[in-house]
Amino acid sequence: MRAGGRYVLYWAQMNRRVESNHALAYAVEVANSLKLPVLFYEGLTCSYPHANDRFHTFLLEGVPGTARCLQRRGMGYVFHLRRCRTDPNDAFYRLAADAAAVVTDDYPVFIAHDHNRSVPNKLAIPYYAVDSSCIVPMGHFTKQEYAAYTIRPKIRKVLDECLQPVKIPHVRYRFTDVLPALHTPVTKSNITGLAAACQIDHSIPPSTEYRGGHDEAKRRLRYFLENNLRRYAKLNREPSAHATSGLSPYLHFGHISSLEVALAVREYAAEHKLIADEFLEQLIVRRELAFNFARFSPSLDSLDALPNWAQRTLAEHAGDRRDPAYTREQFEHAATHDALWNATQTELLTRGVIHGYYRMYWGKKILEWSATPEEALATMIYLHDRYALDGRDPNTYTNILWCFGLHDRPWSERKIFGKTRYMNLEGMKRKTDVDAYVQEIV
DNA sequence: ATCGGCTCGCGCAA
DNA sequence: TGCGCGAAGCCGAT
Repeated sequence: MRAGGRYVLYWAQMNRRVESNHALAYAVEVANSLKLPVLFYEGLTCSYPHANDRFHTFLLEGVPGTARCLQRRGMGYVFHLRRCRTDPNDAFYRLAADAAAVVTDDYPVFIAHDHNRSVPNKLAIPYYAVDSSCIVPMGHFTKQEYAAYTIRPKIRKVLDECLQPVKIPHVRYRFTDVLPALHTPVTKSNITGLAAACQIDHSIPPSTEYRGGHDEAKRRLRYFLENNLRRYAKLNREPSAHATSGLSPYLHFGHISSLEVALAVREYAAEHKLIADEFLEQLIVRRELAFNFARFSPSLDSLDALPNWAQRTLAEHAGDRRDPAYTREQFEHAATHDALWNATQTELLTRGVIHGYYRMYWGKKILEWSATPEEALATMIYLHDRYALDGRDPNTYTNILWCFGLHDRPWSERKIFGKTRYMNLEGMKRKTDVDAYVQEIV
């Protein structure tokens, strides 16, 4: 290792948290063995796709808590905000120049995946990418899984040994340097101003419901445990009951780890004699199936990623007449004939998420009412990438492609859908309180 | 209210 | 090679 390094640099690309972070724990371990402190680096640019006030605000809201937590543990912190696209984008490399080693997040897709392939070649120091996104490390699975039933037994087998709290070692060498000039202090009161000063899309406001940060995630987790875990199995498909955890934005930004959630749920369930299987199925099996898909599928945003039967059947029905047929703009503005569908889209526009069950309906109807399956897929991805706090995530892409048959099975043939699963408004009315939801949203 | 059929293919048992 | 079964389905028959 390089002798001249002044610290070990942890680069928070996806997991923007201190607690329950395997990669940060590893950074401390490396630093302790090198007799060096740890510097935690987190950047925010204005050049990511669809950069807007909603995403910026959520992410900025996590920064003060991260700063507090790091200070308590004796680690340094640089949060670098790049306000304009013309600002230099070299904060990471400037910090890496004084580092003895870099530790960052292993991640299967998007920019972090690209970084983890290209950045090490530009550095003369060790570069470690550590998986702290999943409970069973992604590397445990050697192939693309076909569906939940194929990955479930493999997860079960190793789950107990993986469900262990992350132990961040005691920091032996505290970070005492003066913070580099690259740091942007963030407080509760300057977040709005910081977002406003950035060269991003200001037409999409912060979520009306979700404030970012690990503390807020923990508050929601606590609320879920005390009020909804016992109702979850029965009511997780009743959107008006608000029985779900609402943690998906926090999981997406890495403000909380699925491991921390799973451990808390398990403990609470044991203490109160509750069955948490349904929730843990979502949190672990479904989520890690999505990461497995992201890791092994050659593409995430194309119908090519679908199983053969689904590609075949959608192609056979590509020429079916669509009636009604809507454009992306009509979908975006929640301007269809269907009040429930419009409400789901309105929830996305205002809150930045759609309830998991209605999101299936949302997607199935976009498939039904778009000129082609390809156009439907592009519309869904666009709307999630732009508005969803849990968008741009392996889960999002997997959930969207599920609407086209991914990880699902064939059903009776019908128009447009072919053999992919069909959903309709009657079913939603039969099984959920559509009116209550529509009234709440509109 | 409840049930079987729809339809493909994975992975395990044999 | 055969066989059971699978994220949230619908639909018609009973």
